[in-house]
Amino acid sequence: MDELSTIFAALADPTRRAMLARLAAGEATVGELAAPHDMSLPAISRHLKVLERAGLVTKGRDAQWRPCRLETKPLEEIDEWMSTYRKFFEGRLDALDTHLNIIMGRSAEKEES
Amino acid sequence: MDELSTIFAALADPTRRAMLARLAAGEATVGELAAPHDMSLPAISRHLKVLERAGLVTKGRDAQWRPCRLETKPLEEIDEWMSTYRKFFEGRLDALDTHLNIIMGRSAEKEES
DNA sequence: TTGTTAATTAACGAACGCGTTAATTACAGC
DNA sequence: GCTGTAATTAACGCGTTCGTTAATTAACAA
Repeated sequence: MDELSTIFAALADPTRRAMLARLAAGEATVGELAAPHDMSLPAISRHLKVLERAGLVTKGRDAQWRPCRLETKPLEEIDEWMSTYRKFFEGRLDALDTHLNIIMGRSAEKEES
Repeated sequence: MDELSTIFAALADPTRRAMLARLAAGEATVGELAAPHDMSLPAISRHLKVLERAGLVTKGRDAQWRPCRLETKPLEEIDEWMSTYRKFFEGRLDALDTHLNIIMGRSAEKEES
């Protein structure tokens, strides 16, 4: 499986996205990541492995704990991929506004109603 | 399956991303979308259905052809989701640059080498 | 050593994703 | 009507994903 697909697939799960959101607030152990979820620890461990394989998370070692950290490189790659399409929706509302203004005989500039 | 997961899952396939890239260049029929891929038409049709269910593509009707169009709303939602994390990597290089400049006793401002 | 906590691995079953080929629907043109 | 083209649906096999529970590894602590 290619890199981008692996990253997108890793993000295609609400549990895993919640774990990323938690890690965005700072490091956390596997147990801390598991706590909010009504799910067995092995299931969480597996989700973490998916995130690791996508490069979204790295694990450290502190005695029997594995402090997990958010890695942003994969997110940057997603962002880069998105940039191709961003021009399609950035300014789309402006275009609609312009169109509405044209057919209503108004200027495209802002004005009070 | 939740909306965001459906979108991410739809993007987690190189064939489907290639179809989106093709559609970014303009409308295309199912056959035109299939042409570049060494894959059966039913497989392509299924990929298209995945993209449709994610809201990334809409199909029209022109006789026996189905002109497909790129829809950007799901991409906007991805972009919105990304915005939470963008602050983690935007300016990261700047921060590294600043750090390097500090330990090397230089100003953080640009200067010729 | 013994016991406890943190986390992973093993083994299993249910569900899904992805590809194929064959059959089917829908439309155009003679 | 009949034929050809565009596209979908049906049926099947295969591999992966996702959850579970039970067993295992690793590290601390009495």
